[in-house]
Formats: sequence, C-alpha cells, structure tokens
Amino acid sequence: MKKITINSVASYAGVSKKTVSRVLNNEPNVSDVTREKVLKAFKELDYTPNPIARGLARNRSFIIACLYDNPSKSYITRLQSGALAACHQHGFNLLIHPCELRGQALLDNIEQLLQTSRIDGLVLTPPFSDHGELVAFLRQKKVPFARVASVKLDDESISVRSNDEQGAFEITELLIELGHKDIAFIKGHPDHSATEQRFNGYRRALAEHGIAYQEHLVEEGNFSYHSGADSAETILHLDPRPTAVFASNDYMAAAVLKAATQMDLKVPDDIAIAGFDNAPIARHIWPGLTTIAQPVEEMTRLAVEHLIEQINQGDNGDEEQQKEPLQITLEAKLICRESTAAPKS
Amino acid sequence: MKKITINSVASYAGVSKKTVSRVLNNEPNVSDVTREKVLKAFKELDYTPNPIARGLARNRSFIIACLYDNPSKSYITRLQSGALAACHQHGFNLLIHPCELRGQALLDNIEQLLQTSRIDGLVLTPPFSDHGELVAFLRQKKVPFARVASVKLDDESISVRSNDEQGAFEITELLIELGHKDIAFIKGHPDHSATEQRFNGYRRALAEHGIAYQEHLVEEGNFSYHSGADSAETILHLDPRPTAVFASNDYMAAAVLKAATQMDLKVPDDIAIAGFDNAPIARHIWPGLTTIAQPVEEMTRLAVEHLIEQINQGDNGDEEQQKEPLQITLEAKLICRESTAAPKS
DNA sequence: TCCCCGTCTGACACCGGTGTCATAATGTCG
DNA sequence: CGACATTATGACACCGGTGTCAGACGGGGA
Repeated sequence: MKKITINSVASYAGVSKKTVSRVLNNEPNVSDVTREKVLKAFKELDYTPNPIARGLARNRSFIIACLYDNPSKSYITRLQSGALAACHQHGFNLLIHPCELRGQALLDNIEQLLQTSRIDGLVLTPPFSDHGELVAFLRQKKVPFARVASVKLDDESISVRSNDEQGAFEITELLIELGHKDIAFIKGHPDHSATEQRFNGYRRALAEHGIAYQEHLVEEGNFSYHSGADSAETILHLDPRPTAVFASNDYMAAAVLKAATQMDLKVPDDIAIAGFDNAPIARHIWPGLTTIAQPVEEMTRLAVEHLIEQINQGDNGDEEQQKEPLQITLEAKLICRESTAAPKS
Repeated sequence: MKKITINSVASYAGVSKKTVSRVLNNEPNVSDVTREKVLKAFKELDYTPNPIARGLARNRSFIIACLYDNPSKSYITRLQSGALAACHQHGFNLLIHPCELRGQALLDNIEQLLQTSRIDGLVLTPPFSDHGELVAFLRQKKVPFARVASVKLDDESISVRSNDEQGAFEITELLIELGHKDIAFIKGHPDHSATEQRFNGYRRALAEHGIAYQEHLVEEGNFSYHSGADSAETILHLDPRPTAVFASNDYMAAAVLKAATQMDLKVPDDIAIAGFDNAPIARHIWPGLTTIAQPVEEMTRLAVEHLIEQINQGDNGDEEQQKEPLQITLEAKLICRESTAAPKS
C-alpha cells in the first residue's frame, strides 16, 4: 500500500495539484466536469488529505484543547464528551489539558501548550472560565477561546452557561416548601464562580420566603468529598441540628449522607439532604440525592461549536467582520430523589 | 511579536538552517562553538520549533491516541492522567478517542482516526486491549500500539497489566477466612477480559479452600451500576440468602449495597459486600467497600512510555533492531473497608 | 609532500498541502 | 467585431522544518 498524495490524485485525474486542492476545499471556479473527475479520483484512490501538511500550509492544526482542574471525574468526562462531539463533527481533534489553577505558573504552562501544540483554540471550563488574568492573556495573544459555565459575561467572548443561581434557588425553595426552616449550606470551592452563584440562590430563596439567614448554618467547602465530610461533622453536631442540608455539589452531599448514616440519623426523616450537579453518585447511593442536573455535555458542545465557527471565520480574509459575542444560557433541571422530605415533627 | 522560525535563528546565529536543525535534534558533528552560538540564539529569540512542520518533514505527529469504551468515569480519567504524564514527559500530546466496541464499524472508525489525525501510536485500554481483530488490523497497518490490562499476552507487543485473577482470589479468600461459605459473585462485561480473570480468581479461591462452587450464586453483570442492581435483586432474594457478595467492580457492588439497604439488611452483618477497582464510590458510601486497588495510572503511564520509546526507535534507521516485547505485571492491593465482616451467626 | 579520512557545514530538494498570479477560454456589451 | 469582464486552470513559490550530498578543513600515515 503506497501513499496517496495530492500529486497522485492530480495525475490520476489529469489535472494540477491546485485544482485538486480547490475541490478539496470546495472553492468556487471549478467546472463541474473537472470536479467530477477529481471526486472520482478521490474515491478510486481512497484519498485522504494529510492534515499535517494542511496545517503547515494554513498555519492551523485542527486541534483545540480543553482546560480543566476539577475534582469531579464525571464532570470532566461529560465536558470531554460534549467537546468531542462538536470537534468530530467539524473535523477537529481534542487535546485534554488538565492543569492546576493555583499552579505558580499557569500562564507559563498555557504559553508552553500554545507553543508546543499550536492548537487553534481553547475551551475554558470551571474554574478557568472566569480567570481574569488568563482571559486577558489569551486575548492579548489573540488565541480564540470559549468559556463554559462562566459567570462574568463581558460581551466579548463566547460563553455557554446554565443558571446556577436559579438552580440553587429552586432546590432551596423545594426544601422550604417541604417545611424546612433551618437549612444548612455547604459552599463550594472559592475559586469557582459557581460557588458564589449557588450561595446567592440559597440566600435569595430564604429571603423570598421570609426566612432569616443564619450564618452559623453555612460551612466552607471546596467541592471535594473530603471537605463535605468535614463540614458535615460540624453541621450534624449543631444544637439544635438543622433539619436539612444543601451542599453545593453531590460529592459533598454524599459525604453528609455518609456522616449522617454513621450517626444513625435517618435520611430524609431526621435530616434532608440536597446536592447539585446530578453526578452519578447521586443515584448510586441510598437514598438517592435530590439535586440539580445541568446539561454539561450540551453546554460544552455548544461552546466548542461556536469556537470552531470563530476559528474558521477568522481564517477568511473577512477579518473580524462579525463581532458576534455568543452568550447562551441553558436550563438546569431539578431532580427529586429520596433524600428530601418534610421534616419529622 | 513576529514569528520566530528556524530561518530567523539561523541568520541570527550566522549559520545555516540545517545546522540549527542539527542542534535542535542533538545530532553529532556540530562543533561546540557553533552549538553554543545556536543555543544562545534559541534563548535570546525565545524560539520554539513548529511541531507541525517537523511532523510534515518526518512524517510524525507527536500525538498518540487513547482508545476506550468504559462505563467508569474514574477509570477513564485515571487512564488519561497516566497517559498524559508519559506524553508530556516526552513532548507528545494525547488525543482521546472513546468509541464503541460493538459499533458496526470499529475498524472503519479506527481507520478514519488514523487517516485524519496521523497519530504516531495507539494505547488500547479495556475492552480493546484484547480485541483480536483490532490488534491484527493494527499490526497489518504497522501502527505502533500498547495495551493496558490485557490478558492475552502474545509476546509481540507492549502490554502492562495487573493481576486480576490474583486480586479476585485474595478478596474471595478474605471472605472465606472471615467465615463465609455462600459467596455470590457478579460477573463483569463479557467483552472485557478482566471479567474472566476475576471469575477465575473467585473459583480458585473457593477450590483451594474446599468450598463447592455453586452456579446459582453467580450472576451475569456488565460492570454497570444498573446491571449490579438487577443482579442484586436476584441474589438478595435467594433462599437461603448468601452471606456475602463479591461483585466484579465497585459500581455493581454499590448497587448491591443500595439494594440491601433498601431491604433493611445490615451491611456487613446481614450480608458482606466486596467490589473491585477501588473507584471513588467505594469510599464515598457507607459502609465503605472492601475492594482491590489497581495502579491504573501507573499501568497506563508505563504502557505509553514504552510505546513512545518504540515510536522513537522505529524512527531511527536501525529498523526493528530490538524486538523487545515488553510485558509488565504490576501488583494490585487489597483494601479492607467496612463492608466486609464475619457472618452473623 | 601527497593522499586518505573523519569532522563540520551549507546548498538544495523534499514532505504534502495552500496562496498568488499569469494565462487561456469563454461570455457580454457597445 | 473588438474591448473587456469573468471563469477555469496551472506554474510556481511558500509554510517550517528534515534528509541527502558535496565540499571545506585539519590531522595522521606513507
């Protein structure tokens, strides 16, 4: 099996390289007859253009990278799967790039990534989506990027999110309507902008239902299971004990559930528990966790789709013709499982 | 900021392109003085070679792809993280390629991947590691590949595994030594070769301890939580009920735990449960699951490391000089948590 | 001194595509 | 029917590196 290049195709079809290239890229000014000849040659020789050569000539790699630093494996794989779907649809490939937000040298790390892999664009996922320095850096370098689940909308870049504040509001409201008044809250990681959003939703629900905010019911977490366990330790030993706990994600909620079970508390009768994200664990434990499901795949898919669009159009001479800042908000969905019910008394 | 190419460096250092290239690739026959001049130019111009151009000239992409089809998110991310570690260390990048084993066109899918991304090598993870057709296909196409956790060792390709049979043996033996005699078993996905290995370990432990194998205690699963739930349904309603359940992975074990809890059975007193893999869920639930921890990252890291070595040496003229079939087996570790204890009576 | 040989270096073609431009063929209008 | 615009096509340089080969240089043996 010998290699089929554009030259083979050209001589087989009896035309020049350039004409073959025209057909490949759907350029105008190719007669129907010629086009047919070339297409036939493609098929008969089973030709696939070499993306590397293409990349060199057009200064493109057809690769985008996905940045993340997230403790939740399921979140990561959902991001990846959404990104991949969009990539494959447009002939792109995806590079994954986990890296630490707090690393002493995030920007250096990214710079090196850009240098060594020549990616065409970047998808920022939490907690990078709202990292001001990084965003500024990418803008200055003119690297196309899109943000997933970012909060700070600056009207200049692609951003796809879901409404965390509203989700947290709804789940808190659910607890309130079940009759809970003392609802503890476990915050997420301070670097994630979702953390503040979810906290805000919690407070707004309390406020709208005339329930006083009690600071001692709020614990600092960081989205990890471990931090949830620590917070649970404090919350479950309060006197009086709150009748419900709303944790900013499912891992922390699972930790609360485990701690409660170990203390022989019945969930949801003795204490109701709610989480956020609809991670697999939410339905793998008993009782299943009431939580909020976000369309993570879809968010990422859309973000990447628009990113690729931007990359491709930046490629045309038209240059910046369309400063169309795409900002999309998708709906999150409340999922009720067994971990929430009315308080006992 | 203008682009720095090999030409800029060459003229800055006052040498030819080719000499710069020699320095870049650590080729011999460059005088120390010249080398210093070029290295100085690298630093002062802050030069990074363009991997795409390099790739075109040497017919390499410096990218390898990781194939998987696995329901366990944590397993996937562990694979990825091990593969990435090795890739980054050697200046490679990683492409992820989830795809369905059962797809009508696995080989077409892979062929397309090879065509469109020109990857330098492939990492096969379960269940692809033992996919005979795929392996034959890759050999025929002369695509370098390495296998993670494969069972069929054919002495011709790189393969890094851990001993599943032994792990399953140990965990079964643990249950037996605790006093269990009726130990149910839930099999994994039939396409995964680990499934048979784990089953074999279970049977060997029974045999070595003089316990008769009871076919009705064995259920067919497929590694998914859902299949675990189905199997649990059957097993927990057997009369007499077995005193222990060993599931082929932690998700299925978690499903058994959930089902048992819903039936008001106490774990481990009424029924002991063991899993496999040490997935996060094993320690996120109560009681924590006794399980087997495999060094998945390390396995993948080693596999990729040797894959890259093979790729790089195949690049030299030496051609196949070293038919060194690398097959490594790493240790798995038994982790005891609260889900196992002696039977009640 | 001459010849041979190993070391060091650069000119040049090449990898497999794309961009630019010139030119030929065709159509359109006054 | 000639002037000119438009479409179709190919020659050639170019992207940024690497491989091949020839030539310059210096040292050692005859």
